[in-house]
Amino acid sequence: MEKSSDVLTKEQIIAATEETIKRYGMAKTSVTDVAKSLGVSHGSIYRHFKSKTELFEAATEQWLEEKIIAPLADVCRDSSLRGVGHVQAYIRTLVQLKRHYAREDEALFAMYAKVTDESAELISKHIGRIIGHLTDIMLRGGLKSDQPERSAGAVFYATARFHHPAHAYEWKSPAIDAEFSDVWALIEQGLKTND
Amino acid sequence: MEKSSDVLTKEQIIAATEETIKRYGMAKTSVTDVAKSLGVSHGSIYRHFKSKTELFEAATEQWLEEKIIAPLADVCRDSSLRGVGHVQAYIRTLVQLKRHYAREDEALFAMYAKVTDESAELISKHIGRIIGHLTDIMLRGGLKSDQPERSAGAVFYATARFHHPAHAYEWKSPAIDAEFSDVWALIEQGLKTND
DNA sequence: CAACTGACAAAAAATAAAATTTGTCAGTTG
DNA sequence: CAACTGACAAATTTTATTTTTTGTCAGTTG
Repeated sequence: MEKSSDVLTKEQIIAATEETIKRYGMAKTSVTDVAKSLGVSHGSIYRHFKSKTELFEAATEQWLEEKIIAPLADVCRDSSLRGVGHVQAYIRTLVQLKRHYAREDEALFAMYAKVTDESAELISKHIGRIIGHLTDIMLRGGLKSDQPERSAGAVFYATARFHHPAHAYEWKSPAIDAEFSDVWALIEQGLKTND
Repeated sequence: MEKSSDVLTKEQIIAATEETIKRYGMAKTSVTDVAKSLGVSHGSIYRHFKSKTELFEAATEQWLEEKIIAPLADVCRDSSLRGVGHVQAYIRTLVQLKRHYAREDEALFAMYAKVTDESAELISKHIGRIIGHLTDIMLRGGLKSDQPERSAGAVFYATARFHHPAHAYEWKSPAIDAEFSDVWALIEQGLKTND
């Protein structure tokens, strides 16, 4: 990737970072490599990002926003869905998205797994957004009006095995779909009872 | 630890392995170190265990049996408990045991985490025993008579965040107890509905 | 003068060399 | 002769050495 304009932007740098990670993998990508792919000196990158960590966190935040949060926000907004079915559609989408990227975009999924594992702040912000969506869905669906945020968290954590990257290798099991359905059946009953 | 009798047994070797891991940590423990602590040549250990992997797996199996399965079997057998409350007592015990050893016996907990992470067979056998217990409790409590084993699995996997070693660092959070209670409330409703 | 370069020291990573560990087995010992 | 030893090759790990990378900044450039 060559310099396309004469002002270097954060967006360009992040795009080059993703490309470089896809080419060399997470472990082998250096700031120097990213600079090389942009045709600039690595010092330039440090005018835009304080550190390598900050650069990788910015790339991960963008990736999460675009690949995970945006499609989830669509499901959240979907007015054809209501109540428990809406929650189910949301969680199923979350689970499918994670599985999709774990398989189809290993390099950037590895970036997301590593960066979130090392940044409590980033992961907690991300989880906060998802629990926010779920809370919203529950309120609009008239579910669990007493403590909707805690119920939202409970649904999220009860399905952790199906969306937390630490469990990604388990997603290859042929039993995983049945196991999710069984867990979902349990949760669904729990959600239905208290509405 | 010196040789206590003149016939070397698997049990002695496993005990020495645990001691050595506690002393040097998982990463720094070699078969040679274990042999040294027994006052034998490392070749002797290979008459009892085909490989270092097999030795560590045997030590882990014993640890799981003694520290996790045995106390869980007690809860399973406890005739003062029935139905959903029995399931809850079982899962709470499982969660507490894992947390206890993660904190109080880091070295052997690390052994368990590493060995199970690397042996699909060992972990699947262990999970099988727990799901067996839960199935038993459910049948005796008259819960979910249609597919008790699948419900048992659902309860186990829905609480994975609270007992799977990949989540051990999250157990330090002060919110963890509240989060477990919220997940449990959801599960409990699910279990109660279908009995 | 804002945006970038390139030279630099400190930190980290890769490579090379040395030492240890793993696993085997012929031979010793009680 | 069953149980163990100790010497050995191959594999792995550790340590030492070299190279690269990170992060800074004074200086250049358009």
